[in-house]
Amino acid sequence: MIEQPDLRRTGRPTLADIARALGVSEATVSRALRGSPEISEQTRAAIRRVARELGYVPNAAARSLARQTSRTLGLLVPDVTDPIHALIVAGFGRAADSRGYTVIVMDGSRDEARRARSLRTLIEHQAEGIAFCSTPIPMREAIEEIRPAHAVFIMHEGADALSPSETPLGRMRADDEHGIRLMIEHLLALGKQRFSYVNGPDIASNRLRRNAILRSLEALGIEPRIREYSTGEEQADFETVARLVARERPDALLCYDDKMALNMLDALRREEVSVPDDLAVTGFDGIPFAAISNPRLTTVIQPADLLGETAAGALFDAIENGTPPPDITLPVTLAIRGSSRRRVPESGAGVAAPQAKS
Amino acid sequence: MIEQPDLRRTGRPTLADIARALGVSEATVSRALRGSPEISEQTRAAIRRVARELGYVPNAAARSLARQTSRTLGLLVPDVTDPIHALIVAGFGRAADSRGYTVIVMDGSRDEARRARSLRTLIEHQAEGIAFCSTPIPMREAIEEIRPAHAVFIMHEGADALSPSETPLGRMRADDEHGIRLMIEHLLALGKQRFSYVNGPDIASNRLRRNAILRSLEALGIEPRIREYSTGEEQADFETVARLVARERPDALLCYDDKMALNMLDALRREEVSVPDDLAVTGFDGIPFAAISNPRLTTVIQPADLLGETAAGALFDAIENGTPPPDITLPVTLAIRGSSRRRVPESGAGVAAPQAKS
DNA sequence: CTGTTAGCGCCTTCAA
DNA sequence: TTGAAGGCGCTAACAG
Repeated sequence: MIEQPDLRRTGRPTLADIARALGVSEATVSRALRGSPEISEQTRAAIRRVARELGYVPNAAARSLARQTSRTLGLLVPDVTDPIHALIVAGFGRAADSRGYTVIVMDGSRDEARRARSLRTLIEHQAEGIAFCSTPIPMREAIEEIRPAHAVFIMHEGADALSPSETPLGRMRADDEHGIRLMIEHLLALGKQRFSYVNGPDIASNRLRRNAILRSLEALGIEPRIREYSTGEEQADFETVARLVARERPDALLCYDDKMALNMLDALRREEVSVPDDLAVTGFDGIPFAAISNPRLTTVIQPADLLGETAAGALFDAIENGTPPPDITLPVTLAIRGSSRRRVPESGAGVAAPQAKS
Repeated sequence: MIEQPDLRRTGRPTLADIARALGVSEATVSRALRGSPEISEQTRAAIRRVARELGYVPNAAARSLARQTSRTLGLLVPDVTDPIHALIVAGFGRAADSRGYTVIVMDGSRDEARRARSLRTLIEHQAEGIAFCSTPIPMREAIEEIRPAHAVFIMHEGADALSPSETPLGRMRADDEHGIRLMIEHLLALGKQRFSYVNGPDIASNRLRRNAILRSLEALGIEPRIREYSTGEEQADFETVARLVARERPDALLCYDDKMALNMLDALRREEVSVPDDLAVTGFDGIPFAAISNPRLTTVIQPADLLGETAAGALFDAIENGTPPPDITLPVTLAIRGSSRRRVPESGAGVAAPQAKS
């Protein structure tokens, strides 16, 4: 009768079941299963065997309670559906996995209410570290609330709202400024003169990139004048901008990110603005699809998965060694591709399919 | 001295802190905070106030232990970086959020070892429901192991390995067969005759789609003969296939999914195979980028986010009402776009709107 | 090397 | 309406 675990409510065997089956104490089982050195090989083996037979799996909640530590990380992302965020999630997850941490990914953090709920959930789950990926800065109070969990920001959102001194919150970001500068230089080398920018959502990254364009032009002695366009995520918006572009004829169109640039490429096709002949179009991010579009998209590649990994790493350091999460800026790469080349040899006859080589 | 919570190790106030501050019992606080009706308005208000002041947040681990229920769902995906999986994650997460469940997303389930670890993690966290998204079937034993958690499969992987009778595991999938059939009919209407298929990874979805092509041809009285190509995720592979295609000249190239199709489009460009004039290329999935490629990609749109939502819904039902997760097949839509048109200039096509132009 | 004893924070009878 | 007591599954001293 005392042989088989009684499978209470959850139906899962516990330490007590194993202990009972072997006539040892729970503590011994606990130690053996965790590989504590102070257990004889014999008992350890026996315990392991029974544990396997019973299909024992430790209960994370109980462990977390007893150990006062959850080995859990939280990650807030505005939208997993965005390739750049997905890459960050992947990198973050890989790093966490390799260190034995569980990560709870909370999507939809762009929405105020949902973000607040997400944050609370993470706190309830005793997340030891939280990464805010391109998420609008939680008000100062929120930052207080998450203590003693450690926090880092991935990408630029939130970076401008806190003076670095007061709260040592890490920031992992790509060197957007430098990327933009490389881009501008490239476009100038191509002889471009009339720059325009398609704004993304009104968040820090967008402001940063936009301002970087102005500053780069200025630094290079060009009068920093750019035409700006705005757009939401609607297809109609891209069409509107495309029409404006067709009329105003800038010769370089920098877009907030690759997704927008790809959409613009599509919209411009219908306005019969030929890229790159009439107009150079560039993106930002380096998402995989940008490398196979037609024409392929010139862009600034940010090491998104590395950002994720780095953020997780910074959190580990903070959790395990008390090292305050640092500010880290990762390098970017300019990928020059078909969308910003000088006129490229055409091979198709009249059909609307610009051929991009390489 | 007994006024402020003593902030033990975790630094978070507990029920006991609130109770002490007010001179009531923990039980009362617990009830009040959970809105139990048997608490006077006065005490409830006082308790709520103090809780807020102290920044109290319930401890999920403790609650889960005491309540013997975690309100947690697990989701395994092979690769969040794949747009179709990201959509599923998003839909699943949204549904869970709206019902107050926390979801733990485990990425990288294509990797055997990582998948095993992920599954274990989910069990440790007492996930009450687990969704396997396009994840190679965990051996029968694994299925036993996850009990009493409920499980569903999203997409086709795993669907063929279990006889429906023995384990009532739900399956949420799109009607791939019908999608393929619509696609074949479309291509035949275009006068295509030499069909070819680019295989995806060796998983159920791929086999299913491939076989569906054969069956559709057969059903339509065509000799079910297709040329098959294989490819990994490497760019070199796409180039190889493109070269073969350029030599063998099929007139319709169906690809396992949109990602592959988009890559093929890119590779074919360099082989100077003109799409759709020389060759129709089609995808499967209906990822957003397929709608803005050049040419735009004809594809079968599956309701990915809905699949995610539905899977979550089925799990709720199983958890809360004991309803065994059903098998659900969601309808798909054929989106006819530029990559499979007869030579026609690109017209303004809506994103997901199947064009009925002849 | 192994057992005993206390909790971790919350919930849930059962009394009062 | 509120309190007291015990327990969820595991870990962490402290004994032996």
